[in-house]
Amino acid sequence: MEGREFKDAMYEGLAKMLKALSNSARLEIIEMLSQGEKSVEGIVQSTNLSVANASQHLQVLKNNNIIKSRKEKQYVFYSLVNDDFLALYQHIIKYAVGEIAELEKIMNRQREDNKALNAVSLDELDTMIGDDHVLLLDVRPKTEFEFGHITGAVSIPMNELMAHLKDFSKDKEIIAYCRGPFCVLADEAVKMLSEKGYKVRRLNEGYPEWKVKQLEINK
Amino acid sequence: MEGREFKDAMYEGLAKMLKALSNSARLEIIEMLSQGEKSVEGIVQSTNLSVANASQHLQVLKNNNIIKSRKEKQYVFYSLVNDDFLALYQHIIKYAVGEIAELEKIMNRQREDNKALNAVSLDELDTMIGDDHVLLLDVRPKTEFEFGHITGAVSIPMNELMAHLKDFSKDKEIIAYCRGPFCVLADEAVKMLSEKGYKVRRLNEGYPEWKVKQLEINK
DNA sequence: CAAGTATTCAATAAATATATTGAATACTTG
DNA sequence: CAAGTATTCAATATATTTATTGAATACTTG
Repeated sequence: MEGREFKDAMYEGLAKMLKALSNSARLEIIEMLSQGEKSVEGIVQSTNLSVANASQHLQVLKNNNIIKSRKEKQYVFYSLVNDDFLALYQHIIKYAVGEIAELEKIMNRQREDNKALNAVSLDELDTMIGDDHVLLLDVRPKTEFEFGHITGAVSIPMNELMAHLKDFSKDKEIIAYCRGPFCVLADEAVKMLSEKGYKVRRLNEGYPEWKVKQLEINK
Repeated sequence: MEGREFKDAMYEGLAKMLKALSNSARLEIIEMLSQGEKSVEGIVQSTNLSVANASQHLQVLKNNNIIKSRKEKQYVFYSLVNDDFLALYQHIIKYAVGEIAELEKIMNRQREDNKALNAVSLDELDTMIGDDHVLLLDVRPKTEFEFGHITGAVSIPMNELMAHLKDFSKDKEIIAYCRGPFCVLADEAVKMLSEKGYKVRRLNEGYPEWKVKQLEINK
């Protein structure tokens, strides 16, 4: 193989993988799958996609070694191919949110709207863990919590939150988290709880970011 | 802004940046620019692109905060926007080469063809630096060497290599490097020098990878 | 095995990305 | 300021990507 041929082949292969990532529907699917495996139906429920369209996007991701599938009964369950991809994906998001002014602006506007500007970072959270006055609240669906959660967190899915208000003490500082920086469940929880007079902030990141950080530490 | 609107805006923005990266011509431009700033003409010379086409691709990269430009006389010089992008780019390549079977195969075939399989890694290089019997050889064009190079390296651009053969001792172990894993200059140098009876291997990575590693260390 | 459900496939139209061509612009230098 | 050079712009044809639709397949369960 000549030099140019080789280069072209490598860049085309690389571009092909990046093309698979460069679509908003597929990025949302990736976020879903970083919370654990999901069936096609599961993905359709929390996106605006039709079943056929979701299936097509899943094929694209699968053909590019980003996700893998497993069949059980009638269902096909998809999941991220490995944690290395998760780390790469978070690196991309971190760069984009930090360097692309457009994205930074959208993010800040959202946070302002939700008074979520004084969010807690993962590093800050480290210093708070173990403190009796802090309650770490996971507001994702139960199945996602069961697949994995931040050590010490308590699971109260968003749709059950109202019913569990009585369980919280107004003395405690509540830190709510969900799927990641683009997930709005934690914002909703903060809004609801602060209206009721609780001390509450959101975590800037979500479960997958915490997980990748743990993997880094234990490497 | 509603939750779905926010999510869509973020994923679309992210997808837009990734679209800018998902084209082989633009990836090659990025590799060129990780060796230092280049004019449009400079880029055209080492790619298969027409001037107008290269210019268009450069606009796309610029509009997505991946590269920046500076004007001097008639020339416009482009360069990567910052080292954070360089680190992200290398992370993408590392994932792709390690996880995408197709790319791994192409890479291995190239290395076999060039008997470059026993390449030296950056980590190995660390243990060799300072050894009097090792000669670290930078075969990139002089201007790229001058912009930055691995500490202790000697610059002999590929096209001058033949004329400098007499400078090398056959007792020394020569390590040749160039722009990065997809660059074939080092492969050519290894081929040429080993045919003449020198002990020579290539560095698996190139100057930008060394640079990012240094930045990591000094962080 | 019939009925129901989950997923994929195939065909299509619309939207977007790409390379090419031939100007137009901007700048330098004699 | 005229001639030359580097870069960008605008228009176009082609290729690729995308969402939609309706059907086909695969599997489960009664």
